[in-house]
Amino acid sequence: MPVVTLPDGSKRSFDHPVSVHDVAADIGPGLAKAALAGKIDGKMVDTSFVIEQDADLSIITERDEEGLEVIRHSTAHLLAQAVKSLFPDAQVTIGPVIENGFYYDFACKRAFTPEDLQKIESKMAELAKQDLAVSRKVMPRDEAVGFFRDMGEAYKAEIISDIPQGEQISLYQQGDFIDLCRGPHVPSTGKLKAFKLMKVAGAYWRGDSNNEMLQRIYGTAWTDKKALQAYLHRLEEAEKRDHRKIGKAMDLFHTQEEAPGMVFWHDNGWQVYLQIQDYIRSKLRDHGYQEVHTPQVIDRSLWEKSGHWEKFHDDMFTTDSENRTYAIKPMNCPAHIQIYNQGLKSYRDLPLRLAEFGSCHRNEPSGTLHGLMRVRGFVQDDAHIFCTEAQILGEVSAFIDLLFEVYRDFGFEDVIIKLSTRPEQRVGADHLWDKAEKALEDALNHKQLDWKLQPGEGAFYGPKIEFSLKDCLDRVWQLGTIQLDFSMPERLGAHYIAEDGAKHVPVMLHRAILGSLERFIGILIEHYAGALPLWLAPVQVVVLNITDRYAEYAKKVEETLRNQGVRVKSDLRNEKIGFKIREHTIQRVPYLLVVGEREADSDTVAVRTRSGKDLGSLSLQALTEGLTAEIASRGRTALEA
RNA sequence: GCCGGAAUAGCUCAGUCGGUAGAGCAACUGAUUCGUAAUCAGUAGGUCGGAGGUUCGAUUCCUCUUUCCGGCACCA
Repeated sequence: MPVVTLPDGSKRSFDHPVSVHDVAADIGPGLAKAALAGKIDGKMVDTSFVIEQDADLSIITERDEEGLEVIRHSTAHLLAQAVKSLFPDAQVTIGPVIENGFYYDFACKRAFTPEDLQKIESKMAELAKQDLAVSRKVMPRDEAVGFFRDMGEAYKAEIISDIPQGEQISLYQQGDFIDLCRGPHVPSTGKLKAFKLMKVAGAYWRGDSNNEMLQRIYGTAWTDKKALQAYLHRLEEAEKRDHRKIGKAMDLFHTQEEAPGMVFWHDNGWQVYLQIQDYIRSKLRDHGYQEVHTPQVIDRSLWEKSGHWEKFHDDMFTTDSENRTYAIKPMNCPAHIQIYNQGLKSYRDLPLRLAEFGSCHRNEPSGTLHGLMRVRGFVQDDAHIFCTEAQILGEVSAFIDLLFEVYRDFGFEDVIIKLSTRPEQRVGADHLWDKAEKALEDALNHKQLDWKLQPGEGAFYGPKIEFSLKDCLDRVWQLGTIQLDFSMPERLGAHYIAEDGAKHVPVMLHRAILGSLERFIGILIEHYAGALPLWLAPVQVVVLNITDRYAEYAKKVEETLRNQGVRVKSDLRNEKIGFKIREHTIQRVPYLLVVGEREADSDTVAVRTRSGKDLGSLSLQALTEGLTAEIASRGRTALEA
């Protein structure tokens, strides 16, 4: 007879098998009502699950993270039920839980419209209100295949066919809707109280672009209406941080139809761009890199040798002249090997680190372009390190240190790290891949970093570590990377003379910290919602005169600051001070200096920050010292602090 | 590239069930010289993304196309 141990250590014994719901009811009627699922010995089960042996049990309610997951999962089923009832032709496929919600993929001739979503959502609300019981059934795998095939659910049948024979399949039924599912689910649809369908989108069956495209409906679900509202509000706020909007509002850059995926940088944006480049240059100097510059247009034959032509020629821009075909370079590495190959290298020359802010172009598929985040023309803070095998660990470790040093200077702490290993299509022998993957893994573990494995996601020439950040809508974008390459140096004839007097092929590390500067600036804008730290702000200070009479003094202040290297402008328009303050605050100028009679008389400025703080009057000297210190600290200290 | 949606003044957007369009802000002109997030008045501004078609007539309907937006696939 089962003894159930609850999370607080208390035990309850029963003289007969009991369901999770029974145990909850035994503890209290409130809990019985609130129970969404159970966790038995760490495994999630339905509230109807019957406990026959001694077990550890937690009752899962909406207060638990797992409870919210169950709600989202069940809401996906509710969506499927609603779609099936409104569009009987639609076939169901899969409907997993994702961050903040769920989606469900349908195969349906009719393209769902936004109005359909409304209808579906109303139907879902109706079904939830009916508080239909959700019941679990088990069926042998073979029977289940036939069951779904008879229902006309070809996709479900296909999914089940992939489950090994002889296994039991669980099905869930609510009303007349039955779906294949591992579960667990909420006990009845009445538990689903706060959801909203967000958007329809295409998605390939089984994630393969050779397959037909299904229609994916995304939704969000929460424990209550308040949480749902809070989420929707969060989304609205996030949208205000969109770098495309802010980029326009702050006059940083624009794009236009004639140059899809390429950026027209305006003065303001280009100031940011140059600041970042200068900063990286100083880091490169400190860390033993050489900076080089290589041609942008290179004959096809070099790309054939490097292996890029075969794999990527459709994605490269090419140009013909006389009898030759050239590619506009999509990357710098083959060119860097050409520099390496000039003159005989000794092991004493290694590691050799060649950096370049090389302008690269890739003909990215049209559907992928996205503001600054995914563009066709970009510049990376790119470098290639040529070294011996023995130097790999040291170089990778040093790079990771440098990368975090840089990210911290930009104020980024939440870095997502992934290790991507050999893809199916690749060059290079397996024993080299073994070595390369091991080296990267060792370096990560050596640094005691949290990382995730992405099998099969490496580059065709070697494995890589990716360093990613999220944008305002939680979409993940890769910035930094370090990739090990045992193949390209050999293909392009790089070697060095080792201690033993023989020729060896160097290992090449491809690495970038910020990745594409375009994308990095996009992330930066969203991270700071446009309010860039002082050292990066395109305009750091604006001087505002109260009336024409103080224009001279304002200009003097401007000039003094400019001579100190401050990016400063003055706004001498005949407008009220409140109007000018508003405009420059909206432009996120870090410091506004108001000058009128008081200031002109006392050789001071009245300082106001973009966050609305009044710092009072400062002498020009005190201000310059404060600004210089803030710039030097990369925004870690501020004048206002 | 694939699925769906969108494109109207410099910007943000409204509108026309087919009769060549409207607001706010910005711009320009004038007045105001005003101390910490919008001073007042006036003026001007658009082949309604591009090409073709239907029609007496198209910004509106149809076809094609370009770009953008949201996903998916891709990402050296």
